Amino acid sequence: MRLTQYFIPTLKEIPADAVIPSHQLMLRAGMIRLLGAGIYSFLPLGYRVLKKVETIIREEMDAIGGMEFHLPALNPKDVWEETGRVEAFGDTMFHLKNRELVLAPTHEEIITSIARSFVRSYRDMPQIWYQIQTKFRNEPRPKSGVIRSRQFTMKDAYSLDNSPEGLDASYDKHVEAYKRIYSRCGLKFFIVGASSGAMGGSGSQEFMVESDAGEDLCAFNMETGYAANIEIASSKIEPVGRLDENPDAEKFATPDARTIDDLIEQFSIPDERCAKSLVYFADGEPYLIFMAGNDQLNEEKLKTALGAIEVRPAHDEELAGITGADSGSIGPINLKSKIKQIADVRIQNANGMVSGANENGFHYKNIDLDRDADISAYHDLRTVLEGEPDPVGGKPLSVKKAIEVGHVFKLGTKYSDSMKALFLDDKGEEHPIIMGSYGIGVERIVACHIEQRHDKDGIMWHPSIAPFQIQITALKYESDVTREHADRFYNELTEAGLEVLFDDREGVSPGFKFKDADLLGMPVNVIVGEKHLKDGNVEIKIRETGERKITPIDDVAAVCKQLVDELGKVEL
RNA sequence: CGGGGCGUGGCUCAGCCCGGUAGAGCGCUCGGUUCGGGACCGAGAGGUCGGAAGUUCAAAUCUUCUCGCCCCGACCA
Repeated sequence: MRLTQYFIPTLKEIPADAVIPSHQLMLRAGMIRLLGAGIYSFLPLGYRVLKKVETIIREEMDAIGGMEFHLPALNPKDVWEETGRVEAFGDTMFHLKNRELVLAPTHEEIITSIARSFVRSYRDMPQIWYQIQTKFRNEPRPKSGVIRSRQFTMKDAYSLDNSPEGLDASYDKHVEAYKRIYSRCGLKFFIVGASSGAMGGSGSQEFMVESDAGEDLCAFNMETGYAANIEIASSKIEPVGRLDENPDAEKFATPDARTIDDLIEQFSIPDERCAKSLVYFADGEPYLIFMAGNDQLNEEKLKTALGAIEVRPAHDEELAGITGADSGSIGPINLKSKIKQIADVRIQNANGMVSGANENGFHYKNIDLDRDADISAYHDLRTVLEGEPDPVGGKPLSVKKAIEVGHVFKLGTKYSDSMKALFLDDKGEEHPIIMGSYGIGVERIVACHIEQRHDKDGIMWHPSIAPFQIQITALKYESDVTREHADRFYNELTEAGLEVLFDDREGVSPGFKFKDADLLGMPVNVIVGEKHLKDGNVEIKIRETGERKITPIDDVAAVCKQLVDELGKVEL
């Protein structure tokens, strides 16, 4: 492709609205343009990359027996009512104003509606159905360029099985396919156990790319292999346990203690002997929750523990009404109204605890949670911290930020139950289809690739998804000798099956062309200039390493092909 | 949704506090020189200062409302 005939609006300066490297570089390299908050146009160069990622995904999905569909993005609302997900998605789902239609944020319902019409027998399964499609989510705050946007491309796959073992097999196939997909896209990634959230189901894992731009935290230990999203990560932290002495609970004045830290400081109480009390509403119902000391409540775990769709902390006015005190003086004893109580397992059956007296400025000490509180259940509710022993091998956990590039779920029968997608087994008995759901964020792969592969000058594409594998930079294209050779290389390389971006601009200074080439980041740059041509050579530069190979004119095609092959090798 | 910031030519920004002829650099067009790391000289084109209302003799500048974008938080398969 000749640059003079192609549309690549590069930017010399960093756009003010872009913060993270991938966003800045995608704008500067002329890959994308913003249309509205979280809405991006893909320009030719960016779309080439997107299509290459999609091709890799297709190849790997087809390789595990997947069949590609193309489902509508515009969906009748009542299909979504069947599973209760209009409510579950809430404001995240776009609703049309002039029809009872929604824009699909994912496609479980549509797949299930097809399955219930046509999949009747256990003999019809397994099936793997997938599509690569535009999804719409009304993100409250789009950010980081294409990493969190309101319209994006997702590869979503669904497995249909007639047994739990079948689901396991389908799930494992997807995990293997996903590993190949990310590896082939030149990404370094890791897999963590994850919460299944609003998707429902029994198990899920996320494919993560470590990045400061990430919105998820993951806890892991390389040695033991434990890895989990912080939303579900647990640790082998010591339980608080019971003290031998167990005197009656006793009220004492704490006029200046509003926080756990105040209590620790002013009354020399060990932090784990403080029972922090929180009031949360889960789907509208209030709960009093006890945590040890300064342990952080994990809202995702709370949702799972209570089976709730939505949880939120109580407001100050609500606190006073329920407990009789403001936050900071809340506890299990002397509550103003009856409220369900739950606690973190770390303080299960603990005594000798200090907690609020439900009267501003007072706390109780010597609280025995068994004796003095009315706790209906203990759950793992705390957020793990870096350095705590991991639950597998007891080795210290690391906590890192990461971007989610894929998510696989064992859905089970959540959707087939509610939508009555049933099949007959070999005994003639009716069962709901056992489903799995598997997503990949296509734009996120591109953004993460750039996050991982860039330097101060620009992008460093892996050949597998580079928009072009080769760039030819013709310095002073207007000179006859340069033009003659550059044209020749362009033809030779193209005929050799390589994708070539040919900078054939005239009257553009060498420095300008070099800077553009580094920004665009094709893996191999063939620099055609009189300096080396007069000796019968050209310079071939490898973008990633900066290595320059002075190459005889006649060897250019062969050397380029070899370099692209070498640079494109991946471990599978 | 809460907090903060920003909207001035295609891009990056100055001007606003203290009202009085709309600016710079880059980019773009034309002519010439230059040509291996974002060249130089000369001549040009290009802006309802996000929008609306108000105050004023006079508004980019002050007031109110509104729209948009970004950041932090809340939220997020």
